[in-house]
Amino acid sequence: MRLTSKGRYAVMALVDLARFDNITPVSLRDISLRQGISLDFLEQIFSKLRKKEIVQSVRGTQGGYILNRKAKEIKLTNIFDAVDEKVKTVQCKKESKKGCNGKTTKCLTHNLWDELESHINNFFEEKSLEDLVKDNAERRV
Amino acid sequence: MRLTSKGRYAVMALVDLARFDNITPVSLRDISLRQGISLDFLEQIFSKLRKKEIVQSVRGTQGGYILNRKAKEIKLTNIFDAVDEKVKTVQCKKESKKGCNGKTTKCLTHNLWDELESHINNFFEEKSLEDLVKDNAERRV
DNA sequence: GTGAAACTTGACTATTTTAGTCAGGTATAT
DNA sequence: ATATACCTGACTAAAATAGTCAAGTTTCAC
Repeated sequence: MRLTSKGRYAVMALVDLARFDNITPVSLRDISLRQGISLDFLEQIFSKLRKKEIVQSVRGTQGGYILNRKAKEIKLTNIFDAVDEKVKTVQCKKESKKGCNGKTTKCLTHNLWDELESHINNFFEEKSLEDLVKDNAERRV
Repeated sequence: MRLTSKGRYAVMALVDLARFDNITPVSLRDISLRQGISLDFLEQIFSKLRKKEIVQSVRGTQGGYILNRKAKEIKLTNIFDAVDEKVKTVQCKKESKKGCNGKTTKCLTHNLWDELESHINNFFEEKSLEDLVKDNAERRV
Protein backbone atom coordinates (compact mmCIF):
# COMPACT_ATOMS: atom_id res chain seq x y z
CA MET A 1 0.00 0.00 0.00
CA ARG A 2 1.59 3.17 -1.00
CA LEU A 3 0.72 6.73 -1.65
CA THR A 4 1.52 7.96 -5.16
CA SER A 5 3.76 10.92 -5.81
CA LYS A 6 0.93 12.76 -7.45
CA GLY A 7 -1.10 12.75 -4.27
CA ARG A 8 1.88 13.50 -2.08
CA TYR A 9 3.07 16.35 -4.29
CA ALA A 10 -0.40 17.85 -4.47
CA VAL A 11 -0.53 18.13 -0.70
CA MET A 12 3.03 19.35 -0.41
CA ALA A 13 2.47 22.05 -3.00
CA LEU A 14 -0.78 23.19 -1.42
CA VAL A 15 0.75 23.42 2.03
CA ASP A 16 3.53 25.49 0.52
CA LEU A 17 0.96 27.70 -1.19
CA ALA A 18 -1.24 28.01 1.88
CA ARG A 19 1.57 29.54 3.91
CA PHE A 20 1.22 32.78 1.98
CA ASP A 21 -1.27 35.61 2.25
CA ASN A 22 -3.65 34.21 -0.33
CA ILE A 23 -3.75 37.52 -2.20
CA THR A 24 -0.50 37.59 -4.14
CA PRO A 25 -0.30 34.64 -6.51
CA VAL A 26 2.48 32.11 -6.05
CA SER A 27 4.10 30.76 -9.20
CA LEU A 28 4.56 27.08 -9.81
CA ARG A 29 8.17 27.81 -10.61
CA ASP A 30 8.74 28.90 -7.02
CA ILE A 31 6.95 25.91 -5.59
CA SER A 32 8.87 23.68 -7.94
CA LEU A 33 12.16 25.07 -6.70
CA ARG A 34 11.24 25.02 -3.03
CA GLN A 35 9.74 21.55 -2.99
CA GLY A 36 11.93 19.92 -5.58
CA ILE A 37 9.06 18.85 -7.79
CA SER A 38 9.25 18.92 -11.59
CA LEU A 39 7.53 21.99 -12.99
CA ASP A 40 5.81 20.04 -15.74
CA PHE A 41 4.44 17.59 -13.24
CA LEU A 42 3.20 20.40 -11.01
CA GLU A 43 1.37 21.89 -13.95
CA GLN A 44 -0.51 18.66 -14.49
CA ILE A 45 -1.43 18.56 -10.83
CA PHE A 46 -2.55 22.18 -10.61
CA SER A 47 -4.63 21.86 -13.71
CA LYS A 48 -6.69 19.28 -11.85
CA LEU A 49 -6.79 21.30 -8.66
CA ARG A 50 -8.10 24.25 -10.60
CA LYS A 51 -10.82 22.21 -12.28
CA LYS A 52 -12.01 21.10 -8.87
CA GLU A 53 -11.96 24.72 -7.68
CA ILE A 54 -9.39 24.22 -5.00
CA VAL A 55 -7.08 26.84 -6.45
CA GLN A 56 -7.54 29.84 -8.70
CA SER A 57 -5.13 30.76 -11.45
CA VAL A 58 -3.80 34.18 -12.36
CA ARG A 59 -2.24 34.26 -15.80
CA GLY A 60 0.57 36.39 -17.14
CA THR A 61 3.68 37.81 -15.54
CA GLN A 62 3.52 37.94 -11.77
CA GLY A 63 0.80 35.37 -12.08
CA GLY A 64 0.48 32.10 -10.28
CA TYR A 65 -2.05 30.38 -8.08
CA ILE A 66 -3.97 31.24 -4.94
CA LEU A 67 -6.32 29.15 -2.85
CA ASN A 68 -9.91 29.31 -3.95
CA ARG A 69 -11.29 28.55 -0.50
CA LYS A 70 -10.16 28.99 3.06
CA ALA A 71 -7.43 26.60 4.14
CA LYS A 72 -9.77 25.39 6.83
CA GLU A 73 -12.28 24.28 4.26
CA ILE A 74 -9.89 22.30 2.13
CA LYS A 75 -9.62 18.77 3.42
CA LEU A 76 -7.17 16.13 2.29
CA THR A 77 -10.12 14.28 0.83
CA ASN A 78 -10.78 17.16 -1.55
CA ILE A 79 -7.18 17.26 -2.66
CA PHE A 80 -6.84 13.55 -3.24
CA ASP A 81 -10.14 13.46 -4.99
CA ALA A 82 -9.05 16.23 -7.34
CA VAL A 83 -5.89 14.45 -8.43
CA ASP A 84 -7.57 11.02 -8.65
CA GLU A 85 -5.71 9.59 -5.72
CA LYS A 86 -8.15 6.97 -4.55
CA VAL A 87 -8.09 4.48 -1.75
CA LYS A 88 -8.73 1.11 -3.29
CA THR A 89 -8.76 -1.96 -1.14
CA VAL A 90 -11.13 -4.24 -3.01
CA GLN A 91 -11.09 -5.49 -6.53
CA CYS A 92 -14.42 -7.32 -6.52
CA LYS A 93 -16.20 -6.51 -9.73
CA LYS A 94 -19.91 -6.32 -10.33
CA GLU A 95 -19.90 -9.78 -11.85
CA SER A 96 -17.19 -11.65 -10.03
CA LYS A 97 -16.50 -15.27 -10.76
CA LYS A 98 -16.63 -16.06 -7.07
CA GLY A 99 -19.99 -14.42 -6.69
CA CYS A 100 -18.88 -11.35 -4.79
CA ASN A 101 -20.88 -8.43 -5.97
CA GLY A 102 -20.51 -6.49 -2.74
CA LYS A 103 -24.21 -6.78 -1.94
CA THR A 104 -26.08 -10.05 -1.75
CA THR A 105 -23.06 -12.33 -1.81
CA LYS A 106 -19.86 -11.05 -0.28
CA CYS A 107 -16.45 -12.65 -0.28
CA LEU A 108 -14.99 -13.65 3.06
CA THR A 109 -13.06 -10.48 3.56
CA HIS A 110 -15.26 -7.94 1.86
CA ASN A 111 -16.33 -6.25 5.08
CA LEU A 112 -12.75 -5.98 6.19
CA TRP A 113 -11.67 -4.04 3.13
CA ASP A 114 -14.65 -1.78 3.36
CA GLU A 115 -13.75 -1.07 6.95
CA LEU A 116 -10.15 -0.37 6.06
CA GLU A 117 -11.19 1.99 3.34
CA SER A 118 -13.39 3.94 5.72
CA HIS A 119 -10.66 4.02 8.30
CA ILE A 120 -8.26 5.64 5.87
CA ASN A 121 -10.82 7.97 4.37
CA ASN A 122 -11.78 9.21 7.81
CA PHE A 123 -8.25 10.40 8.28
CA PHE A 124 -8.40 12.30 5.02
CA GLU A 125 -11.74 13.84 5.81
CA GLU A 126 -10.62 15.22 9.12
CA LYS A 127 -7.35 16.84 8.13
CA SER A 128 -7.53 20.28 6.60
CA LEU A 129 -4.88 22.35 4.94
CA GLU A 130 -5.08 24.73 7.85
CA ASP A 131 -4.18 21.95 10.27
CA LEU A 132 -1.09 21.20 8.26
CA VAL A 133 0.08 24.78 8.03
CA LYS A 134 -0.43 25.30 11.74
CA ASP A 135 1.31 22.11 12.64
CA ASN A 136 4.23 23.34 10.63
CA ALA A 137 4.34 26.79 12.11
CA GLU A 138 4.43 25.31 15.59
CA ARG A 139 7.31 23.05 14.81
CA ARG A 140 9.33 25.96 13.50
CA VAL A 141 9.18 27.88 16.77
CA MET B 1 -3.33 4.27 -2.58
CA ARG B 2 -4.19 0.71 -3.15
CA LEU B 3 -3.78 -2.65 -1.56
CA THR B 4 -1.93 -5.17 -3.69
CA SER B 5 -3.41 -8.52 -4.61
CA LYS B 6 -0.67 -10.31 -2.79
CA GLY B 7 -1.68 -8.79 0.53
CA ARG B 8 -5.37 -9.17 -0.15
CA TYR B 9 -5.00 -12.79 -1.23
CA ALA B 10 -2.86 -13.64 1.77
CA VAL B 11 -5.60 -12.48 4.10
CA MET B 12 -8.37 -14.11 2.09
CA ALA B 13 -6.54 -17.43 2.03
CA LEU B 14 -5.79 -17.32 5.74
CA VAL B 15 -9.37 -16.53 6.66
CA ASP B 16 -10.44 -19.45 4.51
CA LEU B 17 -7.88 -21.65 6.25
CA ALA B 18 -8.76 -20.44 9.72
CA ARG B 19 -12.35 -21.57 9.36
CA PHE B 20 -11.27 -25.19 9.71
CA ASP B 21 -10.32 -27.25 12.73
CA ASN B 22 -6.63 -26.49 12.51
CA ILE B 23 -5.76 -30.20 12.74
CA THR B 24 -6.48 -31.53 9.25
CA PRO B 25 -4.34 -29.73 6.70
CA VAL B 26 -6.06 -27.74 3.99
CA SER B 27 -4.55 -27.93 0.51
CA LEU B 28 -3.76 -24.86 -1.52
CA ARG B 29 -5.66 -26.44 -4.36
CA ASP B 30 -8.86 -26.23 -2.34
CA ILE B 31 -8.23 -22.66 -1.30
CA SER B 32 -7.37 -21.81 -4.88
CA LEU B 33 -10.69 -23.21 -6.09
CA ARG B 34 -12.78 -21.66 -3.34
CA GLN B 35 -11.23 -18.21 -3.49
CA GLY B 36 -10.46 -18.06 -7.18
CA ILE B 37 -6.77 -17.41 -6.69
CA SER B 38 -4.11 -18.91 -8.97
CA LEU B 39 -2.47 -21.93 -7.37
CA ASP B 40 1.02 -20.86 -8.39
CA PHE B 41 0.49 -17.47 -6.86
CA LEU B 42 -0.82 -19.00 -3.66
CA GLU B 43 2.29 -21.12 -3.40
CA GLN B 44 4.45 -18.04 -3.50
CA ILE B 45 2.36 -16.45 -0.81
CA PHE B 46 2.31 -19.47 1.48
CA SER B 47 6.02 -19.96 1.14
CA LYS B 48 6.43 -16.56 2.76
CA LEU B 49 3.78 -17.21 5.37
CA ARG B 50 5.56 -20.40 6.32
CA LYS B 51 8.93 -18.68 6.63
CA LYS B 52 7.40 -16.20 9.03
CA GLU B 53 5.86 -19.07 10.99
CA ILE B 54 2.29 -18.08 10.42
CA VAL B 55 1.39 -21.43 8.88
CA GLN B 56 2.80 -24.92 9.03
CA SER B 57 3.09 -27.17 6.02
CA VAL B 58 2.33 -30.86 5.78
CA ARG B 59 3.83 -32.49 2.72
CA GLY B 60 2.63 -35.43 0.68
CA THR B 61 -0.80 -36.71 -0.18
CA GLN B 62 -3.50 -35.34 2.09
CA GLY B 63 -1.06 -32.62 2.94
CA GLY B 64 -1.64 -28.91 3.01
CA TYR B 65 -1.30 -26.12 5.51
CA ILE B 66 -2.52 -25.43 9.04
CA LEU B 67 -2.15 -22.34 11.20
CA ASN B 68 0.98 -22.28 13.28
CA ARG B 69 -0.53 -20.07 15.97
CA LYS B 70 -3.98 -19.37 17.32
CA ALA B 71 -6.12 -17.24 15.04
CA LYS B 72 -6.37 -14.75 17.86
CA GLU B 73 -2.64 -14.26 17.84
CA ILE B 74 -2.31 -13.63 14.14
CA LYS B 75 -2.81 -9.97 13.36
CA LEU B 76 -3.13 -8.40 9.95
CA THR B 77 0.20 -6.74 10.61
CA ASN B 78 1.89 -10.12 10.82
CA ILE B 79 0.34 -11.26 7.57
CA PHE B 80 1.18 -8.13 5.62
CA ASP B 81 4.65 -8.12 7.04
CA ALA B 82 5.18 -11.71 5.92
CA VAL B 83 4.23 -11.05 2.32
CA ASP B 84 6.08 -7.70 2.17
CA GLU B 85 2.94 -5.65 1.92
CA LYS B 86 4.12 -2.39 3.41
CA VAL B 87 2.45 0.91 4.03
CA LYS B 88 4.59 3.54 2.39
CA THR B 89 3.57 7.15 2.51
CA VAL B 90 6.90 8.94 2.33
CA GLN B 91 9.66 8.76 -0.16
CA CYS B 92 12.14 11.03 1.63
CA LYS B 93 15.55 9.43 1.40
CA LYS B 94 18.39 9.72 3.83
CA GLU B 95 20.06 12.31 1.67
CA SER B 96 17.27 14.22 0.05
CA LYS B 97 17.96 17.17 -2.18
CA LYS B 98 15.48 19.23 -0.25
CA GLY B 99 17.12 18.39 3.04
CA CYS B 100 14.47 16.09 4.40
CA ASN B 101 16.16 13.33 6.28
CA GLY B 102 13.21 12.68 8.56
CA LYS B 103 15.09 13.86 11.63
CA THR B 104 16.74 17.24 11.90
CA THR B 105 15.19 18.81 8.82
CA LYS B 106 11.76 17.65 7.80
CA CYS B 107 9.82 18.52 4.71
CA LEU B 108 6.58 20.45 5.16
CA THR B 109 4.41 17.38 5.20
CA HIS B 110 6.65 14.82 6.81
CA ASN B 111 4.70 14.65 10.04
CA LEU B 112 1.50 14.18 8.14
CA TRP B 113 2.71 11.11 6.31
CA ASP B 114 4.09 9.63 9.48
CA GLU B 115 0.73 10.15 11.11
CA LEU B 116 -1.10 8.56 8.20
CA GLU B 117 1.19 5.59 8.28
CA SER B 118 0.53 5.06 11.98
CA HIS B 119 -3.16 5.47 11.46
CA ILE B 120 -3.23 2.67 8.92
CA ASN B 121 -0.84 0.44 10.80
CA ASN B 122 -2.97 0.74 13.92
CA PHE B 123 -5.83 -0.78 12.05
CA PHE B 124 -3.65 -3.70 10.99
CA GLU B 125 -2.32 -4.24 14.48
CA GLU B 126 -5.73 -4.47 16.03
CA LYS B 127 -7.43 -6.88 13.65
CA SER B 128 -6.79 -10.55 14.19
CA LEU B 129 -7.65 -13.52 12.04
CA GLU B 130 -10.08 -14.58 14.73
CA ASP B 131 -11.96 -11.30 14.41
CA LEU B 132 -12.36 -11.90 10.72
CA VAL B 133 -13.58 -15.46 11.04
CA LYS B 134 -16.08 -14.47 13.73
CA ASP B 135 -17.32 -11.53 11.77
CA ASN B 136 -17.96 -13.90 8.92
CA ALA B 137 -19.72 -16.55 10.96
CA GLU B 138 -22.10 -13.92 12.34
CA ARG B 139 -23.03 -12.63 8.94
CA ARG B 140 -23.88 -16.12 7.77
CA VAL B 141 -26.53 -16.65 10.41
C1' DG C 1 3.65 46.67 -29.00
C1' DT C 2 7.02 43.39 -27.68
C1' DG C 3 9.20 40.48 -24.63
C1' DA C 4 9.21 37.49 -20.87
C1' DA C 5 6.81 35.18 -17.29
C1' DA C 6 3.52 32.14 -16.24
C1' DC C 7 -0.53 29.45 -17.02
C1' DT C 8 -2.74 25.55 -20.38
C1' DT C 9 -3.22 21.33 -22.81
C1' DG C 10 -2.44 16.97 -24.68
C1' DA C 11 0.38 13.52 -26.23
C1' DC C 12 4.17 10.71 -25.40
C1' DT C 13 7.53 7.53 -22.85
C1' DA C 14 10.92 5.26 -19.71
C1' DT C 15 10.83 2.89 -15.55
C1' DT C 16 8.96 0.30 -12.01
C1' DT C 17 5.63 -2.55 -9.94
C1' DT C 18 2.29 -5.96 -10.10
C1' DA C 19 0.39 -10.16 -10.79
C1' DG C 20 1.09 -13.61 -12.11
C1' DT C 21 3.15 -18.07 -15.19
C1' DC C 22 6.31 -21.78 -15.94
C1' DA C 23 9.35 -25.41 -15.18
C1' DG C 24 11.41 -27.88 -12.58
C1' DG C 25 11.94 -30.13 -8.41
C1' DT C 26 10.97 -33.05 -3.29
C1' DA C 27 8.21 -35.49 0.28
C1' DT C 28 4.77 -38.81 1.70
C1' DA C 29 0.27 -41.32 2.18
C1' DT C 30 -2.02 -45.02 0.04
C1' DA D 1 4.68 -46.86 -7.64
C1' DT D 2 2.18 -43.12 -8.18
C1' DA D 3 -0.58 -39.45 -7.42
C1' DT D 4 -1.01 -35.61 -4.48
C1' DA D 5 0.71 -31.72 -2.64
C1' DC D 6 4.41 -28.86 -1.07
C1' DC D 7 8.76 -26.18 -2.68
C1' DT D 8 11.79 -22.98 -5.35
C1' DG D 9 13.53 -19.78 -8.53
C1' DA D 10 13.43 -17.68 -12.80
C1' DC D 11 10.85 -15.47 -16.05
C1' DT D 12 7.31 -12.18 -18.24
C1' DA D 13 3.14 -9.53 -19.91
C1' DA D 14 0.53 -5.88 -18.57
C1' DA D 15 -0.54 -2.00 -15.91
C1' DA D 16 0.58 1.92 -13.27
C1' DT D 17 3.70 5.56 -12.17
C1' DA D 18 6.23 9.52 -12.70
C1' DG D 19 7.33 12.09 -15.26
C1' DT D 20 8.93 14.68 -20.13
C1' DC D 21 8.05 17.24 -24.26
C1' DA D 22 5.97 20.30 -27.41
C1' DA D 23 3.09 23.78 -28.65
C1' DG D 24 0.33 26.83 -27.36
C1' DT D 25 -2.34 31.38 -24.81
C1' DT D 26 -2.63 35.21 -21.60
C1' DT D 27 -1.07 39.26 -19.43
C1' DC D 28 2.21 42.28 -17.04
C1' DA D 29 6.09 45.38 -17.39
C1' DC D 30 8.60 48.29 -20.02
